[in-house]
Parts: sequence; C-alpha cells; structure tokens
Amino acid sequence: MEYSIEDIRNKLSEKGLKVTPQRIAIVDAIYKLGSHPTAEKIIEYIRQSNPNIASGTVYKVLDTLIKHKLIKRVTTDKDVMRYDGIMENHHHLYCINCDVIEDYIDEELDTLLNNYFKNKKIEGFRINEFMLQIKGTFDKH
Amino acid sequence: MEYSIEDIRNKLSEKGLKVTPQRIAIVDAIYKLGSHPTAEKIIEYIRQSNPNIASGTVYKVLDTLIKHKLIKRVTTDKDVMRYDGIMENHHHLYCINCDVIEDYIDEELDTLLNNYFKNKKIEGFRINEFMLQIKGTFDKH
DNA sequence: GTGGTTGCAAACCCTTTGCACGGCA
DNA sequence: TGCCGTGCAAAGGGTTTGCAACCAC
Repeated sequence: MEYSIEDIRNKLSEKGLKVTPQRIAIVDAIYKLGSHPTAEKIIEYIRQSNPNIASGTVYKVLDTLIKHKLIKRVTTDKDVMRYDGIMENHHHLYCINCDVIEDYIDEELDTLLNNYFKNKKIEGFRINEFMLQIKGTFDKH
Repeated sequence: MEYSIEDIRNKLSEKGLKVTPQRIAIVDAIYKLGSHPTAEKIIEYIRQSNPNIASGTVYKVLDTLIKHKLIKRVTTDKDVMRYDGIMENHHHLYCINCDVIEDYIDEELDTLLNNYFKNKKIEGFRINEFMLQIKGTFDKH
C-alpha cells in the first residue's frame, strides 16, 4: 500500500478527529504491519519508536478508528481481536494450521456475488455487504 | 432441527467420547437455543435443569466437542465466542445493529462458489471450505 | 481556553487451568 | 477397576474504564 503520513493526517481530520501522534502511529502501524495485526502486535511495533504509549490508549484509538470507519475488525473464531486497514470490500484467506490471515481481492467474484443476490433476495433481510471467508492451507507452510 | 437425546448419545459415543449427563445437556442446549449461543447462554439454559454444572466444565466440553467436530465456533468480530451445532456447510447472516446471527443455507450458492473456484485457483493456497458472511439488517428489527 | 485525548493503573470479564473427587465404560 | 470427566476455585490474559494531566484546535 502506498501512503504517506500526510495521508493519515488527512484521513483523521476528514473524520473530524484530532490529529495526535498516537493516532498517526497506530494507523501507520496497521498499514505497515499489514497482516491483520492484533492489538498486542500494534503496541509492540509502536513502542519501538514511542515507548510511552499506553495500551489503554491503543484500544481506545482502535475503537475510535472503527467507529469512524478508518479500520475494520477482522472476524475470527479466536478470542484475540485483529484489525484491518483496508476499507474496500475484500475477502480473507484463513489458514487452518496457523493464524495467518491474508487478503483476497477478486473483483470477478464480487460481481458474481452481486449479480447472484440481485436476483435472489433473502426474505426479511436487507444485505449491506458480504465477505467470503476462505479456509484452507498455504503451500508455504 | 429434529433430534432425540438418543441421537446425541450416539453422536458422542461414535466419537469415542464418554456419554455423560453434562455433555448431553450441552449439546442439547446448543440445538435447542439455536441462535448461535454464547457459553454464558448455554450455562444459563442448562442450570435451569442442572444447577450444579460448573462453567469450567462447559468450556471444557465445548472444546472437546469442537475437537471432535460435533459443533463449530462461529466467527465474529466480537470478543465473546459463539457456538453452532450445524456441521453441514452453511453461511451466516449478521445483523449490523444487534448481535443476531442467523443461518443461511443455499445450495445454489454453494454450487456457484464451488464452480467458480474449480476454475479459478488461488496461487499458493489450497481451499478447504468457504463460508459467506452476509452483513445487513433484519426487517423485523 | 476547552473539550477531546492520553497515560496509568485498577477493574472486568470471559476463558483456562490444576487438582481431587466422582462416575462411565 | 481404571481412567476419563466433573466441580471448584484460583489464575490468566486480553480489553475496558475512571480520572487527572495534557494538548490539538
């Protein structure tokens, strides 16, 4: 992903959020870490350059970012939360053996699903978005 | 879902698990409660008829049932775990406003996805199964 | 200036663990 | 009888909360 700190500042102020060093560092960490980090990984990364950040702050900022749709939570069946900086609709590959989660972007698939549900309504339910979870194994493991 | 206690006893012993009242009660609770209950809901339900069951026991049994593929964990972006007694491949409808999760069974969709990924391989990844998460709102809410 | 943010530490809550007792095979 | 499963209570660990100090705007 290509981005600059200035981009992050802009994203924050567009949402009416105060631009603080902590918030910049957290968004930056999520982008840099890439692989759907846990809060712990984010804290660990930020403390390299900013040892004084409080973990409570990180959790609060993550919540704020989610509320303002700057990041998403990744759904898993584990009890630690993971975060995702990509806001465009996309899908995920889950490894059965380890806890790697990779992004899967496939516009052809999106079209297929959109067309399918354009005709096939689900009674009593209004669809907002969908996300395919693909479980399997990475060859490299 | 149609089932009897005898069915549950059979499922347990088929997997080589000892048939205990607690295990029967837990599987029965998941089937009866239906709507992807949390551990807390399961405990609450069972205590109506069996007030002495320990919560530790419930968690241990749930783990055992998952390991032996009698139930599944439902993936969410919340920090409480939820459980699902349906083992056949199926999808889920997630309500954006509340925490209702409903099953969505659609064989036509399964066929569509299977055919799509029969041709379109994902490089470096071997697909085991997929599950579509459909987010939106229920009219009734 | 002032209201939103941060740091800190304690509280929370769901889940896990250890161990002795109990009950299914 | 042997061993797996249960109850109990304590520990664990990720996340949330309260409050005073701070700092973007």
